[in-house]
Amino acid sequence: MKIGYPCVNETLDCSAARTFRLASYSPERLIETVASNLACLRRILEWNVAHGLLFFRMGSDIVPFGSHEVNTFPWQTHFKSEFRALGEFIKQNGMRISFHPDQFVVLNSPDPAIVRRSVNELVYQGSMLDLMELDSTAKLQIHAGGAYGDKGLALARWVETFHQLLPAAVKARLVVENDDRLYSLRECLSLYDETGVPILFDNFHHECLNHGEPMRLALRLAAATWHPQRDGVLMMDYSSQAPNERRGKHTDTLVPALFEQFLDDLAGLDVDMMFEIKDKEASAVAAAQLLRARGLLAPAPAGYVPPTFVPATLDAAGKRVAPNSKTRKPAAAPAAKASPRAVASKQSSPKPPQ
DNA sequence: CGTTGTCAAGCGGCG
DNA sequence: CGCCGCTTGACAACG
Repeated sequence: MKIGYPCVNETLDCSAARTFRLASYSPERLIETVASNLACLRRILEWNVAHGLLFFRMGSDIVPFGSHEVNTFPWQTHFKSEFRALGEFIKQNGMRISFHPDQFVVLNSPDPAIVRRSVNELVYQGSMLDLMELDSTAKLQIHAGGAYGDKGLALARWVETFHQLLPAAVKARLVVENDDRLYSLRECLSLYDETGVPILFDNFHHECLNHGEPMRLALRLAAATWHPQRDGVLMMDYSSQAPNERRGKHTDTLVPALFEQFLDDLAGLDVDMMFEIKDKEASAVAAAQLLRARGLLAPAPAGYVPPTFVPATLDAAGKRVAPNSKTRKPAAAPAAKASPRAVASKQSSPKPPQ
């Protein structure tokens, strides 16, 4: 099992998602920004390896306007060696990588222009994996899309688009995730039947939308759609309901009791698990320790010291402050302003209640 | 130098 | 019918 977190590392003081306004586009600006994003990405991956987190979702904005017409700069060749070096690091350390193109990627839209832009975005994100020379176990994760008043028709359009418009390089990497409102595991399975696309399983979405399949069974149905050689082991997103919040909202931090309960349903199935939890790497690290205690995860890397860092701080109003709020000059770092209060709920109840 | 409105792109659902 | 959430962060204009 490999575990990880999506896109953003809140501990490091860099961002791999720097961007700029479309109106400010220039080749120079693009080069400068991509170079900065790739450098940060390298630091994040190194941090992850040092903490035993070998699954990572890269953000969609590594190359700003990566699939926009304005961007005619040949970034693929310009940054070829940088991408390849990242890929080398990833392979040397046995990491698993994914992308999750955002909500604008809708393969089943009735609007051909939307579908065309969606395909272009998938080509852009897939080409980064190609440039890193990663095999087809590195994935592009999307949802089935909209319903448009007729889910049956919408699913048929998805299948049609898959067969007719996706390049082979994208097809080999594409996986579809069950969502929490429209397309359940069952409907994703129908897409698998028609296209062979593996299902990226989201446990929380399945709790929100299902047809009575117990979690343990659902996991196995999804896992069976992953061809071991071509696709690798099942990728999944893990989260749980935020207490006292809108149904479907992710929790702010890992809830150990619920996670342990989930592990019972996992019952030894090998998966790579992405923690879609607001405090990012903090929960992934917490989960890693819990999993190691159960013998489900490889021992921590040599020299690894369990974290004492605070995942985030709260300002006077109780609002979270990310430590990586990017300022152009770290000049005169405001000496850790007044006892940054820890996220209290994070530290309490270290032992998993039964 | 800190604050805040706004940013390429799409959906459905809620108030 | 407008706004929000989605993985929710960063730019850039303004004071």
